Amino acid sequence: MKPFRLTPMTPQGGNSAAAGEALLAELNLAQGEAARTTEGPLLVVAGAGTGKTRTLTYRTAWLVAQGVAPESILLLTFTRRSAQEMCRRAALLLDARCDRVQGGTFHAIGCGLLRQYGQAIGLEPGFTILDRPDAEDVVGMLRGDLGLGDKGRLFPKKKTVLDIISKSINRGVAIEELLVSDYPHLLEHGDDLLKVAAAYRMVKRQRQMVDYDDLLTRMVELLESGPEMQRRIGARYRYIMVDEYQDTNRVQARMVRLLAAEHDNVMAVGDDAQSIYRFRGACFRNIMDFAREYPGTRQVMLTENYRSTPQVLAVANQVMAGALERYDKDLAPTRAAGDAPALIRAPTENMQSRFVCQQIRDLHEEGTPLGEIAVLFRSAYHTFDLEVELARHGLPFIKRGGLKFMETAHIKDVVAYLRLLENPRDPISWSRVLRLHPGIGEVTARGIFEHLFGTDDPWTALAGLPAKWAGKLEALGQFLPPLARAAGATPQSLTERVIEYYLPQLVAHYDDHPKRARDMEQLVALGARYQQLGPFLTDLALEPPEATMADADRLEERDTLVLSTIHSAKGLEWNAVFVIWAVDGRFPSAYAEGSAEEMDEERRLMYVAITRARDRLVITYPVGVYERATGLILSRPSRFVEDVPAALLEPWALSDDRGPVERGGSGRAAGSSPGRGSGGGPKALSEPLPEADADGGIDAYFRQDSGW
DNA sequence: ATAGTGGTAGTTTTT
DNA sequence: CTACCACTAT
Repeated sequence: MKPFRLTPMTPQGGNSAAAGEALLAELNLAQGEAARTTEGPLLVVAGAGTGKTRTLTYRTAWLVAQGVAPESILLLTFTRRSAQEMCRRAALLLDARCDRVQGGTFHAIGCGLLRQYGQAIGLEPGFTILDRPDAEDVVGMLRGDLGLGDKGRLFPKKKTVLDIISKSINRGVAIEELLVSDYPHLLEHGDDLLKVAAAYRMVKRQRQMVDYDDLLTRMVELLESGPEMQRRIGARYRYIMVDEYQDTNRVQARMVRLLAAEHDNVMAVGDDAQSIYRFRGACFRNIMDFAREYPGTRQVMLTENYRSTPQVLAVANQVMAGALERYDKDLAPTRAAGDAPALIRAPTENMQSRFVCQQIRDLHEEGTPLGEIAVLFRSAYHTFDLEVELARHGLPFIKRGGLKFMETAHIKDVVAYLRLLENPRDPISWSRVLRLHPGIGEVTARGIFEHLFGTDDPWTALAGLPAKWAGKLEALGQFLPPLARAAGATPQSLTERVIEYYLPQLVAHYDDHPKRARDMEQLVALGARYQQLGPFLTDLALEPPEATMADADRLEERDTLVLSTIHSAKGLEWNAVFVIWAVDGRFPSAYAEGSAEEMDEERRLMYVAITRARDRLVITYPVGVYERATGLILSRPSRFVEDVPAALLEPWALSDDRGPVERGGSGRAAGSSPGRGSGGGPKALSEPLPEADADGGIDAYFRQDSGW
């Protein structure tokens, strides 16, 4: 294990602006140091719940209070929401100047700069952003072109192909190398994969398309295109702050390095224990490389946790203690003692769901707002059963992560029309739009858009297509070109007109069109927030609405339970947190089995989940779950919590209200309830599993299952 | 060449 | 469930 040494800080004199000083008095010592150290590179290692966001917010306010121009402060965050939130809070602390601080995701900032300066590297301002499914479509097309994956020829699926290309870029590893390390079974396709990757690169450049990775790599390319350009862009930002540094990849680290080349005024904030985006190329060692990358780096460590009870932290620390690779940094509690966290074994998935519902209802009746309760899980599909059960109990919830509004076919259809108005060179959107018209399939669509690309003005060409196509596309030829030429039309009216045209196609293509038709109005409402089409489309790609509008309304108008993937829960906290499906094989995912590094990442994921809880933590797992994919029956609790001592994480076994499951001994009196010491209603679903009884009672009962 | 059918396999996580 | 195949009737 590498030693991690804290550099002692020289205390600064108190001769700065009084307003700022008063602000910083509200921070603890370490936080204050972090906020006050504005010149030169600074690394803040901040454990969960230690006031990371608070520190960033105060530092922003402090900088502005010192007279720094807000526009020259750049705040790179993981989601746009968190950047906005920080600026808003800084504005509350100080004044409205803080709203002018530049904040956003790496991708959004990169996108903005590329739209402005990209022409230097051949990118027109109207370039199209490919989201993941779009990028897959492009790869799918190329695969066809290259004759790969034709009948009889095995070739990896487009999703896998894109995974490989993307990982190779984000980790900075050649495809050949990546195949050897991560996809040895695909080595035989190495040459073809290289061909696809090269073709993919080329077609994106030709057609002014940019995928998520390109927003970063082309940004780096732009910055490296010449010292002039680097200075020009770099001069915009005098102070750079990077949140969640542990989840940046090499390209992002490079981008920061280039942006800050002039001054090195970079503050990176992160927690190696919370790095959960390895699959996206993130490397938590970036944190440790920071000091090497920026000589003279000062370091501050935040370890005092203000969020969780000591009981919750004890479990979190225990989980992390099992990591193969970690840096010594236990969280120190500051809060008073609370209730014992519980580990619940449920005989079936449905009992797990019913248990969670019942607990939530109890908590709610005792006065915990539903908005202060979250259910967290490894993968989006883990909640299907729970969602049904919640509906039956009349508990309102929104689900974050998983299914996306933007990824539904009918929304993509409408957006494809809109995208063409912005970039008529986009073959993916042409293909999608053309195929919505009867009698046109993949082959014909391709013929048509290639014809269009061969002309000077695709819109004129579309209105006057050769006879073999004109019949089928008469309506489109009359509809789309005038729309493309209608300068100054609002996104809202454009969207409305596209929908009007599209509606018959929606009805023809989807049996469940009434349901889908309602989404159309949501799209119009989203568009109404914009003055121009370009920014609307950009935001749809980079910051897609995470919940449907109906859900968003619900969240605002009443108190609503949150169901969230752990990834989407990053940076958030709740009074009560349920972690469901903590069964070995699902969490950690069986996927991670082969690799120690991936297994460590799963462990960090559990750590993140646990540290979201302020007061109450309940971890549940169903047993006897048959997984068709692997042919295994899952019966053991997640290895990450299995070995946590019962004194820290109380094991409980669920039984039905038809009576207790066969068990020996009589532990605590029935009627108590997990997760809160004693007390609770008479209709408790469960009883504690006495430790001393482990071999005789319920454990023996269940051991039969685990023997499978 | 398209469009509809039926069967099947394989399911992270996100900008 | 659903995305992706292969196959068939037009």
